[in-house]
Amino acid sequence: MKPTHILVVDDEPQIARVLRAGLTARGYEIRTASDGVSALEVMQDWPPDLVITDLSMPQMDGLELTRRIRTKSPVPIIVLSVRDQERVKVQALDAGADDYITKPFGIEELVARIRATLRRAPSVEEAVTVLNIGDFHIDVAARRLMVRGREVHLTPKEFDLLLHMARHSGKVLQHRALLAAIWGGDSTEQVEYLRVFVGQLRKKLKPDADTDAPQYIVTEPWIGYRFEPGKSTP
Amino acid sequence: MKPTHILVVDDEPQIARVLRAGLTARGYEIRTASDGVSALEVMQDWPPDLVITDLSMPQMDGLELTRRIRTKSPVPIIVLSVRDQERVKVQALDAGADDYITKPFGIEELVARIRATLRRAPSVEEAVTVLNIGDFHIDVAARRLMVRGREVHLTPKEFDLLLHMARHSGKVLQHRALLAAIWGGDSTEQVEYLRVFVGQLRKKLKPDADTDAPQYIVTEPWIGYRFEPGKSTP
DNA sequence: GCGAAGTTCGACATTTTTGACGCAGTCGCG
DNA sequence: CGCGACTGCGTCAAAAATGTCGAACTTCGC
Repeated sequence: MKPTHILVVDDEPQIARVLRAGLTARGYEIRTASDGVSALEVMQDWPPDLVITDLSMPQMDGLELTRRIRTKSPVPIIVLSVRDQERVKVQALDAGADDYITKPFGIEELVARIRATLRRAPSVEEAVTVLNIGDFHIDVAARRLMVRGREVHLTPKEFDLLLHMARHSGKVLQHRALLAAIWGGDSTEQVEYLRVFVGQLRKKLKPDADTDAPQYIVTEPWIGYRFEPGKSTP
Repeated sequence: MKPTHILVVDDEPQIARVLRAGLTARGYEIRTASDGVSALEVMQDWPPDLVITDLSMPQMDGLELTRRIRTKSPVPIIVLSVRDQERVKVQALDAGADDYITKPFGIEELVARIRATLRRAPSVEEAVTVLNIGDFHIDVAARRLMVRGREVHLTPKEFDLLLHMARHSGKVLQHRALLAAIWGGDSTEQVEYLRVFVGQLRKKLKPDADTDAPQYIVTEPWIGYRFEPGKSTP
């Protein structure tokens, strides 16, 4: 079984060394980066299963790094920091981090939290680059969409929304869940955003002849929306 | 929009009260239990989307509770404790907990961690996806119902009611219990709601030819209702 | 200035709640 | 024994509450 790949991002070489030693000893494969910018570069060639990042760094700090990663990948992120203020923790977690650990910490605790986090993670399923369901052909990497052989241009938010729904097609996705997934941790109350974007998607996805063809996006009043991609997976 | 259900398990009434207040104010629906044993009981009738438990409790402590829950459900668990020893944290996380927070903590941090945890969780809804009993085929995730091969559209409340009855089929469900489960803790007196919704369900579930076929939903006068899904589970 | 994201608004639909009514069974009383 | 009052149940329909749609308007970043 391929070892779990962990990217450690920290500007203090000593910490990085300690982590590398402790984690390598436990069977993980480690790479390190000393700031956010180089971390993103490393991720290009070496997509990790988990990212551990310090909060304060030159170039691009952990918070910004977390946000950047989240725009394109659901890889689990654990944030380390000496700062113990609640505000900072909330910021990091809402930016998309999965856990926040205050220094100093024991390596055993870190490893236990790594295990707990990976247990939840969808693991390598993110490697899926193209989704083919029903009338839809979604190229995740290129962020392009073809419906019934025709290319449809979507704005970023529209694409995220459609992708998320496609990944859970058939299921009813509750308002809160969708909002949390696309717009992030807080703002789970703006159901209006959903209405607007669902409306725009419907308009863009609809066949040219707008007969009373069934919608791809079905609304479940009071609950949320359900995505039905058409023929092949009813 | 159905709120997220959180079960708080703590033997100190004061903590439980504070959590209930803080979380309710943020739109979560809360139930509390004072020890592991009663927590498991509550989960029977009211499956939560997240469990928050204290570590030290009479009857069954948080560690044991975590293990028991994990034997039958993937629901996210957050452990609270005054104990800050690494060994304890590792134990709890490895028992299946998703996060471990040391008291004292700020409510904002707790809420941020709740959000982060829920973001990862597959949500209880999706866990048990299809229920197949008698003439009924209930897709919980998609919130769709087929009776004798025919799709029947139900409104949210109707669906919740039917689902709850189906999950306890055969048993007599008391008025209060049903009302509490579908309409929430208070309003356990509006037996009229039940009459109306049971009536609507009966109408929608009835075979086209309304012969004197036996009802799926049987009235137990003075007590409540009983669900009999048909052939396979008499 | 432009395009996209975020926000607001009014018309419209559906669901939920509430109230009224009839039916059937039970009980007490003449 | 028969009859009316009472109670719980089922049905119906109007009222109230809430959600949805679609479009237009504002804000933001480049």
